[in-house]
Amino acid sequence: MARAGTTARKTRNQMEKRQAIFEAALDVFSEKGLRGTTLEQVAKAAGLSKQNVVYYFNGKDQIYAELLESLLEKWVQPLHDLNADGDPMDEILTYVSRKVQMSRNMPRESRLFATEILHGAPRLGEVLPTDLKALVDEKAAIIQDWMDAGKLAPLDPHHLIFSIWAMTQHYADFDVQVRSVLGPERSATRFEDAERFIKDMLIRTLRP
Amino acid sequence: MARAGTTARKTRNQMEKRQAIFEAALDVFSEKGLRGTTLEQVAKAAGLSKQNVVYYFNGKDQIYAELLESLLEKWVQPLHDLNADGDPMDEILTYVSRKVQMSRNMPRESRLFATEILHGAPRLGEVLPTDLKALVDEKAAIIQDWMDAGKLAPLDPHHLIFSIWAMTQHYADFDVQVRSVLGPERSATRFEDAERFIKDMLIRTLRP
DNA sequence: AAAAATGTTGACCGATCGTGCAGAAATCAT
DNA sequence: ATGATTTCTGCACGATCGGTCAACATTTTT
Repeated sequence: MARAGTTARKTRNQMEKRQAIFEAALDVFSEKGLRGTTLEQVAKAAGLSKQNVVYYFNGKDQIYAELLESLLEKWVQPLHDLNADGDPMDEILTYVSRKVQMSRNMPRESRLFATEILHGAPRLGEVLPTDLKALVDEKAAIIQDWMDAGKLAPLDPHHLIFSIWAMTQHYADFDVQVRSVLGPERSATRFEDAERFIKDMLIRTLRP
Repeated sequence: MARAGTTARKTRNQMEKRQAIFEAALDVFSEKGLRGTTLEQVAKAAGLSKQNVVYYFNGKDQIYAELLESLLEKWVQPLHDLNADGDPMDEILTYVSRKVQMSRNMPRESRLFATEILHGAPRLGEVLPTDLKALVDEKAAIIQDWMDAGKLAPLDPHHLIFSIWAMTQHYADFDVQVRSVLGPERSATRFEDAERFIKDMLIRTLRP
């Protein structure tokens, strides 16, 4: 009897299959949501049978939960890399760059988290007020220090971070709307344009 | 036999019941999403039986579709009110104010549209590239004129509008995250703080 | 008051979906 | 090769949900 459950990391085959299921699940969940997707859709996208998917995970909810957890660290990595010893404006602009890149290259992850938080984050409820809050508080303190040192214009660091999240992730989460409004031709350069715009905005705003 | 269907607007009672269902549906749909909510949840929230809800509408999808449509005009009203003859900075800051107010007072509507667009906007697919694009293009042209006249710093008007959408709606759509990160005490003033922050940012950015 | 229209409910059906389970099939260890 | 372990599938159960229909109740109209 095989238990390909939560804690057991076993053979290479298991890892590959689990990864294939993760990949398929990310595709379907980010597009249809948790309740909107069926196990068979995930299974088909992964090239497996429905029961076989259940064999590697123990159910739909577990796939979703583990998927979310496995993406969390990668998702907050850019903020984690914000370096107190770097040049303030450079650090923030680099952060914006990475966030725009993530909206461009990882829109499914962005939409997955967006949907989850939008619906009350029942599966992230513990990590938000602890881990994420701690991380944001830490980085906000760094930014506050920069402002106190006169290297940046004084603004609320928390809301600054929120605004960067909002503006950058907007281009992943609301991509349909962005493309509809911009039209086909202008949509082609939307990420470059967005990055330039957001950076311009932050430079003007944060210049002491 | 009564047909309380799409086009028929009849008695006062019908209007009231339909409105009660709309109100209940907005509650549940914005929290659980379309596929995540059952007819009985809507019915219970409206104080009616499931079959009775079907009597006034013709199904779950129709409630959702009509609800979305009925909220659309109200949702884009602030942008529609952006006045070419007003003072440029005032007009934009007023727009921000109204958008923040909507995030505070109409978070369910915000989340409803956010979820819909996030999932590809299958029920708005026609109106986005036509009506919304026309509206945004019109207002972007106005802003562009202001910039050309030297009344505002030159920036891409479309992305300026996107950034305002993103920053303001963020406080409704991701409220759970915002409150988790800010903590209980700072959460109390999150909307006032956000409005002040966004306005400061835009003043610094748009000042010629 | 009678009749007609409107409103409401109980019973139920068909479809879908998640999940469990026995056993077949394939792979691996010895 | 043979037995053990892992991988996969066929079958089917139970639950949920959207929607139907007929009957019943209420309100409105004449």
